Amino acid sequence: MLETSARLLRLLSLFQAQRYWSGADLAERLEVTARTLRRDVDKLRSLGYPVNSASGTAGGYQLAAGATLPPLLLDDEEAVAVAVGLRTAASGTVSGIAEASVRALTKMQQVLPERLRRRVTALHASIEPLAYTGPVVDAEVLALIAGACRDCEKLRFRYQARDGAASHREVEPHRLVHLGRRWYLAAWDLERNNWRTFRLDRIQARPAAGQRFTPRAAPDGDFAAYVARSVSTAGYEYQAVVLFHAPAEKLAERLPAAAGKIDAVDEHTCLLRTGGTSLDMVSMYLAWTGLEFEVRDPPELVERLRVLADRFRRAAGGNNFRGNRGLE
Amino acid sequence: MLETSARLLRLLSLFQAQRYWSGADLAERLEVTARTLRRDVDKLRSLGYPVNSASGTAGGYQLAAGATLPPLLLDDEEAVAVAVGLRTAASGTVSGIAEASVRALTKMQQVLPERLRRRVTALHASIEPLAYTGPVVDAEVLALIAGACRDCEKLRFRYQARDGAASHREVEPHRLVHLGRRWYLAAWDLERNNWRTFRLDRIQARPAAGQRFTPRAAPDGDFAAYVARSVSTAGYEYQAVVLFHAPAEKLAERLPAAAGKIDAVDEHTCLLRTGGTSLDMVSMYLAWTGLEFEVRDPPELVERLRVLADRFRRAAGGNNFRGNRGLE
DNA sequence: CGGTTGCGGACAAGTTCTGTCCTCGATTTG
DNA sequence: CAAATCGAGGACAGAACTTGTCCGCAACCG
Repeated sequence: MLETSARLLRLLSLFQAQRYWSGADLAERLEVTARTLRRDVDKLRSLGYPVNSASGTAGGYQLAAGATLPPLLLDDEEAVAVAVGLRTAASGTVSGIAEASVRALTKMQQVLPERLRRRVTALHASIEPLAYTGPVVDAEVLALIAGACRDCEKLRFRYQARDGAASHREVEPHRLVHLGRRWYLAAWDLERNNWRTFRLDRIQARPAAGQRFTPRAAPDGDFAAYVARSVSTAGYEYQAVVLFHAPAEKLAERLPAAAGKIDAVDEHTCLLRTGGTSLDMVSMYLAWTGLEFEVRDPPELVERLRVLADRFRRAAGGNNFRGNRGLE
Repeated sequence: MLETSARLLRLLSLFQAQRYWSGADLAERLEVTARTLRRDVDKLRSLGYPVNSASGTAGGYQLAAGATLPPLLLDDEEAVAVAVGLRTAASGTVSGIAEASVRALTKMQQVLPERLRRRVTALHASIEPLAYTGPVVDAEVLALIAGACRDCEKLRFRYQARDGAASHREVEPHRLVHLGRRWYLAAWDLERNNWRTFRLDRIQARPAAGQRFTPRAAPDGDFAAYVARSVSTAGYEYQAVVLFHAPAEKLAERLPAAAGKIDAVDEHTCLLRTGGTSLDMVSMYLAWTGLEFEVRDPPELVERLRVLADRFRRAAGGNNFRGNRGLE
């Protein structure tokens, strides 16, 4: 019965909007008798969504955490918030959840009402993360490609190779792989008749989805390994080794755990191994600590710090402490 | 019929896991005849979730975007991704979606299976944002307080006042307000018998939820206005005005839109008005641009840049370009 | 202890659901 | 163009489910 199913969804929705409900309130909201409500609650329970209940004057119902997450019933704003959050998590440098974020995002993209999609795009554009200056993958493109992989839709896009040459590609996308800080697409290139990997940040503009195709077996049975092999020679990132004149604990509390690996040298010094997609980024990490340090490696970072030091000094120097705020 | 309702949810779930389905496949998955499947699809439609369908050999069904977001059926990993994404969005400095993120997060917290909750906490801890050094509000605390507001549960917590004095509070929480870059709680203080606002980042440890209470009318009928009045004298942030020796467009493309306001002075210079919760943060924004600049205001920023310049120089200076990588 | 609130059995009338059978129409493919 | 494939939906009958009503019971609070 449609009525019944709709009511169960509505009941879930009510429970998610507010924790405690009295039976009478719920029954009224759902426009059924209290008896039917009790039966509905039982239905939720037998669907695996536990509902606590209590008798007495302070009694009522309350949806509890069960073995699996119940269907989430989000209002417009919440849906936008979830989508924006996922985009950030997916396109960011973030660790183990990137793949899952993309999957969830793909789920949403396909059922997100148009008006909300616009709001998501607008909002996300306004909050680009500062912390990452490397090439950024557009979350929308990411979700689009993930969807094409999942649903076996061909893709056409322009691609800029490492040497800067742009070419047009038509591929059967098979798998997205998050490696290091980048996203790669493992796909069967229809023109070259072979497997290829593509760096997502080198895909220009929005890919166009095409007809559906039947998936092929992965090269050597493992996409992730294939991509890893393909890009292993790339190694673009900057690795840095920095000596800090501070105890390891002190450094640890000033850097996020993901920032790098800290090894104590002695009680007063420690060594940080970190990395980033740009020297500026590494510099910022270092400045952030507020601690004294010495760069061990790479030399380019030393040079970079010199440049920044000069720039800061010039910026500071061209200004008197009081007065001379002519533009105020 | 429970079977029927469960099947509808399952159907939604299938549609979210994969875009295209043939009628036969769906019918098999759901263990019903094709006829019943068609009826189920019709049910989804009349619930407001449009399903496209196509005849012919390449035919099949496909859930489309409708007027509202259908219930989201997430697997474990996706649920974790969503929760982590929301936490970041909620506790970050992010703009208009903070409130909605907190609401969505609150919804999830209450129905998220225990094992997933642990994973969320662990993951979130490992990806602390670098970009923001100000006092950070724990997303878990945020969601907890939001839930208490929503569900009218009293709260007890230790609070550190501006002057550093810690006190114990018992309050009836009414509203969370996101103002500037901070979260505030508007609550009725049960000991002082009056309205108070609390900065969330000054609440120590995890608040304990207590009995339920009946909500009171907002002071002057508007919580947001009340909080704004209460904290208007605080104004903690640093505002900075910086002159860049570069065209406005060039600066614009190197800074995220939210970073500040850019005004062109002439063809070769422009003025950036920006702000941050720490001088280091502002410095980083500036360094990020890779452009030459002069600080107009505030003087403290000039001083800060000097310190950073010196530190960078020392870090760079104590190192020869080749050799002396003794610790490698 | 009394009032309130949730629990669930029983029952009967009404509604819905499901599978089966069948005819159409749209679409792709050879 | 014809054949094959696949979705649409009417009709039907029996089974299954839903709902409101009525009722006694148990738990909880003050």
